[in-house]
Amino acid sequence: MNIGQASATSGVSAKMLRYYESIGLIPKAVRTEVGYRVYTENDVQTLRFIRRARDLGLSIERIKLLVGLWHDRGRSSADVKRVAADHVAELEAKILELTAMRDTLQELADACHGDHRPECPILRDLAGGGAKSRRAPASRKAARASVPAEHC
Amino acid sequence: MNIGQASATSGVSAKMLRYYESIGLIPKAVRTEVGYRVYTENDVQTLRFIRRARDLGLSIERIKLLVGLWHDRGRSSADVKRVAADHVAELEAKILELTAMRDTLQELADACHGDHRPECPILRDLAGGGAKSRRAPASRKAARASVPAEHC
DNA sequence: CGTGGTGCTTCCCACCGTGGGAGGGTCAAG
DNA sequence: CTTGACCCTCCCACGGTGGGAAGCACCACG
Repeated sequence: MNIGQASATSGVSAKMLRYYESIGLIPKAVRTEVGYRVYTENDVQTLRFIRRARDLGLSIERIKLLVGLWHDRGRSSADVKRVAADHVAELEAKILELTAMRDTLQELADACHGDHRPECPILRDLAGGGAKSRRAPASRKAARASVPAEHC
Repeated sequence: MNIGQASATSGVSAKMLRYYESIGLIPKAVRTEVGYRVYTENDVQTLRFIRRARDLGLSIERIKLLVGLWHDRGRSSADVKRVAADHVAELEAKILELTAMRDTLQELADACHGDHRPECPILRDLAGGGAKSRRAPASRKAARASVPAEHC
């Protein structure tokens, strides 16, 4: 199977196939005499595994671990579960971060008239005036004394 | 004020200050005779604006828009609100995506014994066996015939 | 047998922000 | 004058992915 076939049947682009090989996520493919990469049905299985793992947002590094465990008959499921749990924790953290951003921005947008007038709570907050309702970034220098009011 | 001072009081790293200047997010700073960048209190205000916008996850491109609107006394708040709403929509989409990933992975992890034995639903699913409970990626080639079982 | 189109190769560039660091000039305090 | 803290520019890295150019390989059709 050439790289095009492998790509089409695995859902991993040829570009990514070469990239994964270059970073050692998959072993170097066997080559034909003229240098074409050759893949087996088995390789495609691994690629599909990788593809699904990527779809779940796992980093290449963690996928490396999982592929290793997958190929290791003596693995313990605890090891696999740990990798998954780590990723869940990371996703969770990211979700919380984005949610805080969204909530803050949504509140500001809700407070904005959205009409032809220039007055806008969103800009006021970003300019430092709305120190009361900001909570997203948690830690930030509280010192926000007097705004020179050159803008706004 | 030198770049170090501006950085310290605005919360934007010196590195980023130079970068923002290079991409045109902020105007080119005035220089001393020996080439040091010089900032005013007013520049720092803008930098804090940018910093807070970044904390809310806004892209540089959108921040450019907002800074422009901020400096424009004739703006309409509707324009500002639109930029904010666009970003909220983007955040929302990302949150949904990550949440779907997390939920799927969490379910798989919950089904995993996490003991010394090799049998593991997480790997089974990634290998293509668990076609029943996958829902995250929505569109994927359903054709997942027989797994050669070379692994697992 | 030629030729065109498709496929494969490698290599470089781009994205988006951010950090690190090398190599060199400046400034102020001791 | 020396030393340490700054500042300058320029390059590289990250994570993954896509785009594209230049140059062979292969296949099918005429």
